[in-house]
Amino acid sequence: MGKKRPCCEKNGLKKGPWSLEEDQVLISYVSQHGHGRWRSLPKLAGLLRCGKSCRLRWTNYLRPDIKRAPFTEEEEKLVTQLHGILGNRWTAIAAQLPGRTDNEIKNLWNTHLRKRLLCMGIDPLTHEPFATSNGPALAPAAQWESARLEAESLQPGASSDHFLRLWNSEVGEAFRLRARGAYVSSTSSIKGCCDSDMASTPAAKIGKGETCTSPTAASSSSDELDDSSDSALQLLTDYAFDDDMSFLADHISDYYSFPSM
DNA sequence: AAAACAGGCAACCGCCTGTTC
DNA sequence: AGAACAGGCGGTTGCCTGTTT
Repeated sequence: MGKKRPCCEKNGLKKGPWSLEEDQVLISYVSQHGHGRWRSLPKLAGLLRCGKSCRLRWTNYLRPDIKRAPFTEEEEKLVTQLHGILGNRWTAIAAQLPGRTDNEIKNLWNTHLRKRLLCMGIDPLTHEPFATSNGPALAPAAQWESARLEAESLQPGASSDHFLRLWNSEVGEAFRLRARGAYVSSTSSIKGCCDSDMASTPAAKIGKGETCTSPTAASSSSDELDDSSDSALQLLTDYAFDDDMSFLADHISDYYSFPSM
């Protein structure tokens, strides 16, 4: 990799919050010319901004498909559980939440969800309870990640979207069969896990406006699971919290030995 | 009422990867 | 093949605002 020049000339470029006028200039330019060529865009559009800054402003704020509404409980739950599977891969997580940006999700995680897990006595890094007496067994999320990494090693170049392919494969089917029975108890075990502990821990004060109650309001209709992508993903992410996923590894090799997927 | 504090979030920064020439 | 370019990603910062004392 050669030495890189700065993405833009530093001198004379504005930093800090965007003004309404700048926003309008950027929106107007992008709507007329489309985005891309971010480095030259500021000059062409007449903005005294770095190209990166323009891209960020567009992708994180001005894009027309961005939801500006607060995160719903379902979205928060999904983010939490996808984080358990994907880690800090915010763009991968954001890809599962239409209208949400990686930055938005990252902020949500850092300001709300991470603290909420701490409140619940769950390590936000491993998504495993802090106090365990079960020895060094891999956390479910780690098991899934391990299986995924193994899959990648078997098929170099594989990427995180294999997660979805896995879901639609034998592996996913095996998982679904196994998870179906555990789903109800899984969600109910999350619900309320924090309620009794909260008041007695220093962490109870974490997060102004945070009620520190369970992020889940587990639906009692989960016994009627279908295989639509939404419910499937929910099932996977719910399940990843509480149960052993090592069985998946048994299926990974077979899955990737298929001639084409 | 005002100062101090804490949290939320937009934006910046540096690094990395993919593409083009 | 390798240098330069372009864009993406995740971590961090700093300002603004709401809350507490």
